[in-house]
Amino acid sequence: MSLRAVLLITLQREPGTGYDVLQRFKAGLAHVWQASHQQLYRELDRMRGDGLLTCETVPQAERPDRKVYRLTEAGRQALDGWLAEPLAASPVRQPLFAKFFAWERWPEPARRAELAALSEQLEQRMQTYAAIEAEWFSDPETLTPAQRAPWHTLRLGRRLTETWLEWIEEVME
Amino acid sequence: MSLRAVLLITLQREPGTGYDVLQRFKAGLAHVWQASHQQLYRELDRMRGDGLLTCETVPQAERPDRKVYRLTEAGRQALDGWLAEPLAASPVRQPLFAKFFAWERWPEPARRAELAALSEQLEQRMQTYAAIEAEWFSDPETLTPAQRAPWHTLRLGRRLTETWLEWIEEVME
DNA sequence: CCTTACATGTAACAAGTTACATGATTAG
DNA sequence: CTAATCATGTAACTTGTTACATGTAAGG
Repeated sequence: MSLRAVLLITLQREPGTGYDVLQRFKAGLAHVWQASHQQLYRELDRMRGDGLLTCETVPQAERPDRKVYRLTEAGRQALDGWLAEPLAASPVRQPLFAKFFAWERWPEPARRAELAALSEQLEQRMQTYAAIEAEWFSDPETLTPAQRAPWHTLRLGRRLTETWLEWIEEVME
Repeated sequence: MSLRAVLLITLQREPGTGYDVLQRFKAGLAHVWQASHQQLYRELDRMRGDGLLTCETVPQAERPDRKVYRLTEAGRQALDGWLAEPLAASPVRQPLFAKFFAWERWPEPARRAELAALSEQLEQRMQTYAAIEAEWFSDPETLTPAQRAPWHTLRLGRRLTETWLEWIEEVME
């Protein structure tokens, strides 16, 4: 259901195609959601079938037609329903932690390589956060409450990532 | 693959049944992995089919037979292979963050309820951590390196949860 | 009497990944 | 010449969830 809800939110803000949604995931929503194009196209089609979206085909010269999706009234209601009820706890799955439980069998160089690679990924994530912040929330003073809300999510993302990075430093000894 | 790897690790430490593994997930591995019994039974049977595990059926009086799984040489190699290569980055999926992007449509009472419920879940997780620590890592001084490794994972779990809790406090204003 | 622990499974479904496929335009 | 951007999809597979199904024994 969560993917559906995320699509409802992004399309409610502005109608668009599967491709558009993918671009938004990469731009301002990189710390919120990611999905492959196949998943999007399939889900959008299903949601249309379920009456949550309408689809308007816009023909284009020399490119595939754009299929612009837009919320229906049922879509808006589904979104409100989803917002109204609290999310289920997310399942715990930390494959990295599992490796720590196999410490004896985990060769020292592999351990270092693992943590180094992770560290790099996290640093890159920090840069993504910085880019999003610069692009969308450059002036926190002037934000309306509705704009400040998504900005909070960025701050948490940053802090969690920092916590990870500090921990890696420590574990590296 | 990760579930397989987690099973290889837990069964390598000590052979056991699907039921046993489930208990271990609940006891010392609650912050590492969780899975339903259906998933475990299915996966264990597949791993046996793939030659990673052997299965010894231990008949019991007045209870279903125990199926005790044990790593084969191929299983040990599969585990070593998994340990050797760095994990892929985990996909970003934060349905809570998505809700923040629909701030205008998200009623105030629902927002409070959501954060309160999450806060409670996190507090409960902190208690789980404390219980695991008391049970398995009560005396950090005497830990061998191999025992200290999994202890580190607990510390990170605790710190990440604390970061979440602090953030919720702040967002609540 | 009711719940928890013990111990296993089948079946259907939902969600996510990977590989393959097409085809023009623009920028380096 | 190569890669990226635009724009869509099919098919097969893996992973995870939910519902249903069975049956004893011990403890409160």
